[in-house]
Amino acid sequence: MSNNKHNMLSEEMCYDLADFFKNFDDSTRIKILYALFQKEMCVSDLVRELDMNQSAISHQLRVLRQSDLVKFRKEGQTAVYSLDDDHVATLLEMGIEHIRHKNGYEEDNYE
Amino acid sequence: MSNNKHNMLSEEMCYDLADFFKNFDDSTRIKILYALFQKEMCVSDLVRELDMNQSAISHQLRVLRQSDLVKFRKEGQTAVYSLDDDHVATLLEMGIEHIRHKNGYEEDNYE
DNA sequence: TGTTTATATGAATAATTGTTCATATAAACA
DNA sequence: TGTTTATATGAACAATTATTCATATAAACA
Repeated sequence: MSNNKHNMLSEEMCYDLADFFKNFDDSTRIKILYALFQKEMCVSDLVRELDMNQSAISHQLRVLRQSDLVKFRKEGQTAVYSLDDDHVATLLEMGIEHIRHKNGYEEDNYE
Repeated sequence: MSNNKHNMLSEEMCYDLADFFKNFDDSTRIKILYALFQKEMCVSDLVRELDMNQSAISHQLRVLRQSDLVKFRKEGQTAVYSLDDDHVATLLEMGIEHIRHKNGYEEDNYE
């Protein structure tokens, strides 16, 4: 099933992986994911928490939805969003650990 | 030490995290990282393995170097690159797992 | 029904970025 | 010293994308 001479990932998998990680390459999406890791929230909660334009939040939520990183349910007019992937927290933690290590911190509070 | 009202990551950490994950948001860099996970390689090895322009490879290696994801040593004229972060393989694996789950695969060969 | 509220989304714009081309550096070697 | 080989890098261009503005949808409610 290999489409490469050596031990390489398929072209398609490489693109899919890059698309997956694109979800984490923007600080607004990082903030949204971290906020939803604390607890589920509706759009206007996130607008308040991140102090950002409602449209910007909705656009980014759509990106995260399309990658199945967040899910939502409708409650009347409000849309309640929550994380839809167990790995999100672990991924963020590994990123934080890398940055701490890179910057030479032993321990620090990033909140 | 918090610069936010709630339990949020600092502005700086969010930007640093986004910058860290940018390393994984491009299929060329994914290929380079995966190749270096197999074994250390020099630039021309990667050029051959990925079948790409030498300049493109060098540019991407610089990006990865600046984020401390790869390191290199000089051996004469050649530069031998290798991974410089233990988490790279785990991160890629989590991405692959997410994609498998999303696409409904139970098990598959992506090489 | 008409109004308000919550959310979604298309279009436009500005900013970022991956690749290529051309060239620079510097080691190896004739 | 002059040439070849390996790698690095600046400039330019094309493509992608985050945000804003304007507007659409649709639920709640007077």
